Amino acid sequence: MPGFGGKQLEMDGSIDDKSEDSPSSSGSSQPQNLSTVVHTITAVPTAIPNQPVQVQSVIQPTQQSVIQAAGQIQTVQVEEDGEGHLVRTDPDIEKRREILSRRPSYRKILNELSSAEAPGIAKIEEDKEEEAAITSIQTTIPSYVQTSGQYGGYCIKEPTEPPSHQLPIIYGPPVPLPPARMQDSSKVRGIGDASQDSSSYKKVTAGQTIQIAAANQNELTTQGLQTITMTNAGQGAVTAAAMPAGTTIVQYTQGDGSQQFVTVPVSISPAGEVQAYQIRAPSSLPAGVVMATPTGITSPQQLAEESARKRELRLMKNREAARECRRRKKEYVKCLETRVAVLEQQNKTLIEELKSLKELYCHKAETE
DNA sequence: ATTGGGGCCCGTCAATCGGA
DNA sequence: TCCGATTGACGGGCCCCAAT
Repeated sequence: MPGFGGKQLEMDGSIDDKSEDSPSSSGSSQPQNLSTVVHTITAVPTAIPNQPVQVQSVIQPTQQSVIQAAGQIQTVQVEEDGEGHLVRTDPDIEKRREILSRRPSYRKILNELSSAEAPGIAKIEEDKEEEAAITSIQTTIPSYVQTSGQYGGYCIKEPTEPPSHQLPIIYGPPVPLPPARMQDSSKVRGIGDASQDSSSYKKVTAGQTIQIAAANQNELTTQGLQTITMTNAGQGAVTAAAMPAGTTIVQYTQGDGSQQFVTVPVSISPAGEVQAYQIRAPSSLPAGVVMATPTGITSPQQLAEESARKRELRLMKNREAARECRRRKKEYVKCLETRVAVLEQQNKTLIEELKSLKELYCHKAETE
């Protein structure tokens, strides 16, 4: 894959850029032209006060070695290639190179870095939203289906506790929100009653996020519902062709992590209000709520609807994936910036140490 | 007040890779 | 081989700011 394939190798405090920037040249994680000379570099904490790091080595230590050197002796094994370059051959580095040469991923890169090298750097949280959703369910109606162009919200929490066996639905009256950027789908919350009566419809406004909270965690796990993402393409001008009018896809994550999709009949008023929708546990899907993979499709119209539905699902998932990817990329860049700052500070420290050692040496030579 | 540029974010497409 | 995940590239919209 183009892009970050070779870049992340620079993050381990490279010893020999040549060997790391061109992993393909050697064809393996180990340089081919290494001599048999093996150096052992020992990082020794010195007694100089107010020096955060003192590393007695010709090799620029990695961030991990810095941290370890502050408290203990660290041994780093290096080898010398044919041109006099020192090449570190830690098993960890070998492993990392192998991993990174297989597939670059911001998540993998950062997690590798944060676990192995920089305990201070936060890991990319995997599926944070999913974990956070254990006690809540969010449904999102994309803002592009809004026809009024206004931002609204649902911020009123109803104090009534839903019956434990029912899936609560949260709702409330729209409230004005500050102007948001174009893509922001004003996420709001509310709470309400969850009725299994199919005649009981809740009114929400398209372009909003409504959160469905469980009375307790067990309720959700027993029902197998953790997250719900609601995408409406019914009457949105952008995606009117993508799905038949009045259909909304509801994505939810089950307790075992698998994702399921259902379609829910929805109608949207010209003002952008969802006139009716139902959300139920998958085990009790009523008439009118159809699983996303229907069987027995015969007519061309059904085929078109099915393909449109699949396309909508694909786009929705890719939208989420792109969002996550950008988030990881930002974390990655932040990590790089942190690394740069650390290395700059380290470089400064080493320069200072070199200067003081030179002065000490000159002074000693003069006195002799 | 208008305008143009830069930055940021998003959605979408396409390519690639790894696992089943 | 197929499918899902990942990510670069592209285009578009919005916001901010400086210049006019």
